[in-house]
Order: sequence, then C-alpha cells, then structure tokens
Amino acid sequence: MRKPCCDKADMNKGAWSQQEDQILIDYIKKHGEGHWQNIPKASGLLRCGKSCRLRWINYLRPDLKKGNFAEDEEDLIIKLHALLGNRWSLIAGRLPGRTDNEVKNYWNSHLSKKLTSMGIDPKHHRLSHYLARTQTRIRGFSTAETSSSALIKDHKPLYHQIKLSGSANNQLASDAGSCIDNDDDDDHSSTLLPDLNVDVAAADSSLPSGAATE
DNA sequence: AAAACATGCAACCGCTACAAA
DNA sequence: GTTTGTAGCGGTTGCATGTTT
Repeated sequence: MRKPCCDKADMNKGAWSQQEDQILIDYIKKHGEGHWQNIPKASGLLRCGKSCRLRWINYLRPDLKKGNFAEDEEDLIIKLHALLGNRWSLIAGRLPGRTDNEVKNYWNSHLSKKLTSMGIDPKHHRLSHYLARTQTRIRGFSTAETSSSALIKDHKPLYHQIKLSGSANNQLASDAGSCIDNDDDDDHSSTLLPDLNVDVAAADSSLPSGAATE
C-alpha cells in the first residue's frame, strides 16, 4: 500500500480560503494545469497536489457552469446513467461546464430520489420490485417507455426524447460503447436505448466485468 | 426561540490505471 | 518485466445551512 499523497502534518485541510483560491488561480493562469504535485512547493500553498487539482477542477475552473441543473441536463444525466452506470466523469463529460463531483452529488441528492419516487430503481433504471411484480419482466429503458408509461406521464418528462446532433450522438455511442461491460446480471448489457439510438449489446466486452455495475 | 433533524455540497480517502524509469 | 510515482475516478464523510417540531 502506497503512502497517502499528503501525510505532512503542516498541510491545510478542509475548506479553502479565498486567499488560497487566489494563489491557485494565479499559479494555474501562469503555468497552466498539470504537475499537481509541484504546485504546493512552487506556489507556497499548504495543500497537497491532489487537493489543488480537485479544487481547481470542481470549483475554480473558469469554464464551470454554476447554478441549478436544467431540465434537459437532468434528462441527459438519467439517460447516461442508465447507459453508463456510475461513470460520473464520463457523464460529466457530456455536460459542458459540469464536473463529475457535481453530477454525482446531484444524482445522489436529487435524481435518485426522483426516480425512486416514480417507482423506478435508480440503480438499474427499472421498476422497483413492488411495481415490477405487477408488470411483465422488462428490460432497460423500454421499461419506462412501455410498462410504466402511465406512471411516467404523471411526472416531468424524465424519459422524453433528447435531441442530440448526429455527430454528438455518434460520439456518445462511441464513448458509451467503450465502457459498457457484458455483465449478464446487468440490464444495460442487452438494452437498446431508443432515445439515444445506442445498442449497448454491441459494446466492447474487453472491459473488466462489473465495471458498470455495483 | 431553540433544539432536533434533514439536506446539499465541498472536500477527503482509497483505489486503479497508466507512464516513466 | 518490475518498480515507482502521478493523475484521475468513485465512494464516503463532515460541515454549513435550511426546515421542522
């Protein structure tokens, strides 16, 4: 087991001060991103490189979009989560200005509850056991589009069509295909996602099993 | 008004992947 | 081929704030 990256007792922890933020911003403006381990030494910050990287990526980056998630962003997150599982960085990569941490937090605090309240298991994106008992066995998104359609219609359009440009869609399919596994207990593996036009069954099987599952 | 509880977010921790030596 | 160091990712925690009792 490797030592932690920052075991020095004199390193700061916890919330960042404005002064620390400014030092980090100034340093990165001058030297660019990367070489995070050098930043504490070079800038005089009493933070480990890992902490600097996280602070920059999640909070200080100028291209970050602050504020609430739009409805179409929510929808996209839900769809991508159904496709990719907890691959937060991949999902965030499809949402300009959003970070993996932000998407993850938003999922855990809002979206998973929202799906649960709709009777949908947020983990597997299918009807919860209670509802499923009264339904035919269904797989993947077709669940929400068919068997639970009446349920869905009473709520905001979580599963409505998201318009992606052709190239964006192809890129998504490409990205998604590169990270979905063949876990046969996982309903992602054979799901044809109608909205995104992505046949997950055709995904690369070379990835470690369970990568998109729990 | 105050205590208890719930919620959301920022940050940390541990792990893995990857590259360089 | 092995070792070592760094970057990046996802899970988890802790704290600040808001809400309820």
